Amino acid sequence: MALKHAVLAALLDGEFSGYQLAKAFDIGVANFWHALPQQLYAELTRLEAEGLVAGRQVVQETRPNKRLFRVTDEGLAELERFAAAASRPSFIRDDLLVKVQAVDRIDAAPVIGQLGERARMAAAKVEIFEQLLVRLRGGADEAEFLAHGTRIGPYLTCLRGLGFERETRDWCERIAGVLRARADAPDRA
Amino acid sequence: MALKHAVLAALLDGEFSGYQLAKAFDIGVANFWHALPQQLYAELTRLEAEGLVAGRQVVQETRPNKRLFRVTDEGLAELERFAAAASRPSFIRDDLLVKVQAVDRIDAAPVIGQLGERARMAAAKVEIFEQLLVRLRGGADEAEFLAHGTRIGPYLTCLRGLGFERETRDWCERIAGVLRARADAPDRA
DNA sequence: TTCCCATACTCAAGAATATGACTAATCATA
DNA sequence: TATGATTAGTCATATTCTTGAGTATGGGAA
Repeated sequence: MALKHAVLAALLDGEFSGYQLAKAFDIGVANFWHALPQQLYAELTRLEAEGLVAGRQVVQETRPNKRLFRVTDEGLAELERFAAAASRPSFIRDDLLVKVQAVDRIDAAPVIGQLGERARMAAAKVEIFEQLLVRLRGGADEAEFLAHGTRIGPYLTCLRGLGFERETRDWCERIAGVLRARADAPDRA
Repeated sequence: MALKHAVLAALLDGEFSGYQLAKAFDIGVANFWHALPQQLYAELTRLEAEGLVAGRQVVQETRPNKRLFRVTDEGLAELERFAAAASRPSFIRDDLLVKVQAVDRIDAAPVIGQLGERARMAAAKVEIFEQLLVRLRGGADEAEFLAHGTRIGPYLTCLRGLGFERETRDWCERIAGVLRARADAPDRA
């Protein structure tokens, strides 16, 4: 039940509609969690029923009406409890790694292709995150911002996302290179 | 349906029982996927019914009997198909990141504690992976092994696991430091 | 002026994953 | 000589996540 808390955490920075949250959780700008729109709408409904978030209708003329949600005091208390409890460890679960694990026994060509593609996706995220970090610290020096900024949570998780994507990019490029070299100069075992 | 292929990939390196796989997938030594014992036993049963793995009973006197599984030719063909198809992108999903995201609005102390704990766990995994890499390349030079080794898949995924855990360790230590410093020298905003 | 895209959301069903409880034997430890 | 850990699994249930389809409106491009 951690999507619940991810939504609460995402709503700490203001009022958002399900649609807005959905975009953030889908693209992975909210790089601390991932979820589909359907999950988010359902979760928001549950959270509102529990009184952990409060929604208000915003009538729009040019667009469909929307509901904006904010965290209630009870919601914040629930987050507090969640943070104090033990975290379940996080695990890697990645199709591409499964393919690399098997790469000696299957055709390497499509795996090499997918490694390149993944590397490009990771590189794109690296750029996005780097720009986001600059925006979040508002031009200030990083050390200064981390020491005295008033809202550093999103910055810290973005740092994690940045490190993760850099690692992904570098690993994919390196492994693709290794596999290409083996394909070019085959087995003189 | 990727647990299926993770199991197939794990069985490429020999015959294993459900119990052995369960340990590997639980601890995360099989660092390319994670699954619980119940999932694995169920998956092995399904895979055997589909003819993708073959099991044989091994009678033991001092221990309960066990069933060892190996990948069939059809299983290998299935892996081949899987590798050629597109991978679904992998996403971060981590309780601890949710807590860090919220850290400005809740008590930071338990989060700092959990960051330290997670850093220690990651450091332990780094050591395990480093030793595993040495064992996998059998004393050979890494570049030489990657160029001419006969089974590099597990080595490559282990490299990814190592990079991931190093990143995790460093990030956790850095963030814990940042949060401790803010707790010691509080807000003169 | 038709078609696609963005906004904003809902419903249903299915697949995958997690939780908890159980059996049953041997082995080491206190 | 209890106690707990390790080996080797099974069963049932609950939660979570994914897939697919659908509703409705307005704006911009072809």
